[in-house]
Amino acid sequence: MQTKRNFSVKREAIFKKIASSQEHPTAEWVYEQLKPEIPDLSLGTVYRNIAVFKEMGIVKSIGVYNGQERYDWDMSPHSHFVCTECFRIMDVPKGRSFVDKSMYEFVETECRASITGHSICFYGLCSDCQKTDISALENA
Amino acid sequence: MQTKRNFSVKREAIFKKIASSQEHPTAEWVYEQLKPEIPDLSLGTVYRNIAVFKEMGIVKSIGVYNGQERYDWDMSPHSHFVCTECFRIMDVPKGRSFVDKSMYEFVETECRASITGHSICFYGLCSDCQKTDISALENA
DNA sequence: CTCCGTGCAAATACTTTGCAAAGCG
DNA sequence: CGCTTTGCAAAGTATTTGCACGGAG
Repeated sequence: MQTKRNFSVKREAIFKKIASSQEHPTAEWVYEQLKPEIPDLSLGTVYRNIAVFKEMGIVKSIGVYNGQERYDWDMSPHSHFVCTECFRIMDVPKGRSFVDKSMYEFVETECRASITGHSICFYGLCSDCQKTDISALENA
Repeated sequence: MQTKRNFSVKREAIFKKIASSQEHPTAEWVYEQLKPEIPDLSLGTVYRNIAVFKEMGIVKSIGVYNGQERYDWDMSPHSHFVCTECFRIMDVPKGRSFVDKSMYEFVETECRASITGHSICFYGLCSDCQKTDISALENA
């Protein structure tokens, strides 16, 4: 017998995997992580459940990088750093705000639009890929 | 007889179409715009030439929205507004900077990364889609 | 002749979807 | 039983690529 459950076993596992990672994962990463412990999981289910989470507002897309959509469970406003080499994505620590209310007003006026959100993304090389680049130079 | 040309006729047409539009176009939009005047143009050629432009640094990707990659010929730093309904993309007028050198330093320190660029994107409803939404309400 | 650019079609890569079966209360 | 969730495979969509041809120098 099992207690009342809002999520099916698989749905819960998918959400927990996303919510416990710092990966800003792709659907496929989630699938590969869970496959060993849930052998009959299918990739379509991962996609379908992520769609459910987006609908519910507990997961959001943070964009498509290197051809794959990346998701985030942290719904609070924050920026991201994306490594252009390995496509690792990290949160930029909060505590420094780049955009405030007056900037929304500026954009709303200039673009004649109603603004509901924004995203800020920094690009560059992560620490690992910087090292790789240096090694490559040294070996050249 | 034709004068010295850096670009083939088609490459030039593709670039001009991108560079003269405010669309932040997709490859397919470029293709459809040019097809009438260049009937033997193929979509693969548009993709291939856009890849060349990116390589040359005269066109850049501004991300994937609604499943299609959007390009921009304006290489100067500026932000974008994306309508979440119709996926129209507009430049946010320059003259208001959101991110400065100290912010790059902040991110570089916090993420232990070297930052080469950033993008800022505002989301919401464009003026057209706001109207549509209002009509929909009125007719409900 | 050689090289670059190209059309065309096939191949890829990611994501979505239809359907029948299984799960749960 | 009735509604939800799922596996599986097929379909869908955007993009990339292999190949042979064609034009310019």
